[in-house]
Amino acid sequence: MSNTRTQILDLGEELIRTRGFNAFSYKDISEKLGIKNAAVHYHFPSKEALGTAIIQQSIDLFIVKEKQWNQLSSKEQLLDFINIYQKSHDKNWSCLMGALSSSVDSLPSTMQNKLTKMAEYILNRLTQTLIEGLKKGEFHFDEEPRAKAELIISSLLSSLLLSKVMHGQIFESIVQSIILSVNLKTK
Amino acid sequence: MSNTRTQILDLGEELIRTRGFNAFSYKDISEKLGIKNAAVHYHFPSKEALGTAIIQQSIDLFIVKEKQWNQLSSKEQLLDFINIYQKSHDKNWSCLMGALSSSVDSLPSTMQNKLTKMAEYILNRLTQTLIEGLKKGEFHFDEEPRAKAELIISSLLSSLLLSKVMHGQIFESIVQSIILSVNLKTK
DNA sequence: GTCTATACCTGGATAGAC
DNA sequence: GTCTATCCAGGTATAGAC
Repeated sequence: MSNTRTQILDLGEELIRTRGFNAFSYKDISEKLGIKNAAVHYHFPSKEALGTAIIQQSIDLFIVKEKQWNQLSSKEQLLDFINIYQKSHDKNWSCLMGALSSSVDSLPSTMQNKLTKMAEYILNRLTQTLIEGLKKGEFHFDEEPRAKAELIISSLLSSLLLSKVMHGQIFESIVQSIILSVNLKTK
Repeated sequence: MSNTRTQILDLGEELIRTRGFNAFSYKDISEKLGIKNAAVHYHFPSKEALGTAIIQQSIDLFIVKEKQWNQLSSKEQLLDFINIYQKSHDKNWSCLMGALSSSVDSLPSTMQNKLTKMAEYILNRLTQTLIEGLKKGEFHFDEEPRAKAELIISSLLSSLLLSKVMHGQIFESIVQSIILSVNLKTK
């Protein structure tokens, strides 16, 4: 088994989400983990392989979380989704999509493809939550559920980005707007 | 006078907004302009100087545009603001803020500072437009104008980013949501 | 699975001629 | 203002020993 592999993946994700894919090197990883450059290459022969695996790990984690949503109300699902971003905000990290999308044209094509898959998967799942919540009367809004899902994901994604640049309470403010916009009463 | 300087600035901005700051080099610029690496360095001694000047140029352009807003209704101001992003979307570019914010921690501090200034300037100006439009009865919404401005900028910014990753009509969908959300009747 | 050593390349940057 | 030439640092990646 290889704990090192997991450590590389996690550290790589952190580096992408704090500095960007093109701003970190194998050296950043090897030094922090106390190993050598070549050891990182043993686990991930190329930076492309590493980047692709990091996106895949993120997809896998979301699928695990999403499976748990079946036990939750639609309202709880949405709040749990927002909570993913809340935890990122607390660390001053962007989300993986926000970190990679701006430079997607400079990324290897395997990473581009996986990123597209991730975006569609998450968007579809959140849309489903909104549709069910509407049906069950947990949410109230007039727009198309998919359009609403796009707006929610978009605003959460960039609230993390703007938080890195601006001072103030932009994240909290955006979350409030979202909750209002689905007409969800919180306690 | 130096037309080359302007060409470098414009091309640099394009490269940042299509690939990201850490994914382009002096070579990308010199080759495209048919000059040599050293000529680029003559105009911008360091990449930091170039990046900072690009942000400044963007601020200057916004100030020019914003001055013209004094002749327009609040509704027209908002639509003109959205149109800035529409033009970016047509070229499949992100906005400068979206392009730089994700990797802000990897940028030279002069760029970081200027980026913060730009964000605050634009956000303040859009907030002002929303306040005036509310007062004059051109818009109708309940949230705080600043929170609404944050939501509009956030969703526009990331609709450009997500457009690069996803297929579909996310940009158009987001624009519709924004227009609905200020209760603005378009023709 | 990790090491040493190294190859190879690209990138930012500068000196000095024109 | 642009060129040639060059320096140096850093980055990805590989070969082969342990």
